[in-house]
Amino acid sequence: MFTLATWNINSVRLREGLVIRLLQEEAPDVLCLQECKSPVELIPREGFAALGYHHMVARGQKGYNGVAILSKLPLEEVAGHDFASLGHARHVAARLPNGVVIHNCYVPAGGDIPDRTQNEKFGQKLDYLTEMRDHFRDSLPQRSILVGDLNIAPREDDVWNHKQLLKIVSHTPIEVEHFNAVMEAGDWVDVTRQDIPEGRLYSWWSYRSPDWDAGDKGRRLDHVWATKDIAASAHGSRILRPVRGWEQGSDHVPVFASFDL
DNA sequence: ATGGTCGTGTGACGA
Repeated sequence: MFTLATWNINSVRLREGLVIRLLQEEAPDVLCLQECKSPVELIPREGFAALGYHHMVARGQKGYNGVAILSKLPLEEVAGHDFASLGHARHVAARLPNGVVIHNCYVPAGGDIPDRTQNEKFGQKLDYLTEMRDHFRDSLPQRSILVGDLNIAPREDDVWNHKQLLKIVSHTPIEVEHFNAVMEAGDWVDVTRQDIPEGRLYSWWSYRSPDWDAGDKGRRLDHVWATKDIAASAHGSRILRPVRGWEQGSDHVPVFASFDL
């Protein structure tokens, strides 16, 4: 059995202490981070290694984006795709000793206007998802897990108000179509919703909301998927809402799942 | 309809 977590950390250097706290309190075997906002060589690894996280694969760039997989178990880096050729550090993949491949993804946010003719970033987001779809259609992943900040809340109960968010980037029908096309192409199963099929689930609350907890205007942007061949081994999914209230916290909280593999 | 808050790195830009 191993436990895995995904967390958009919004600067791994500013929040090194919060990563250490999560590793100490929850001790996942693998932690996937997004928005590290750091070149790989400047990621502060020492404190993570001191807790047993001796292995890391990462893609980084100065100031923006960046993904990293921290692990107690050895990792073999197997890919780092630049979907849509944006030149961004948004994907890295690694294989665990048991053969399971973990994809860590940070899908572009897509800007504010949900129209690619008015907003180039929205088009890039859709193109990014289309290239992900094509990649998984061609590679037919098996014994694989995909996690990350996918920047889309696909279900009505993944947002605080479905009707109000239908024209808001992250919950528009065209984004959900693209999201579902990626899932279908790789035969991915939504592990979080397999474990917690009913009720509202959020993993992100905006910094701009004056009282995130009482207002609770959240969205489920962070996901854990597994290919169908191993999805039945997944269990114990959790979204760690209290982490949003940690001092100088990220706007995202960690999402956990365990696998009997 | 608008503005609200962060992080990076010092002026906007991205989220």
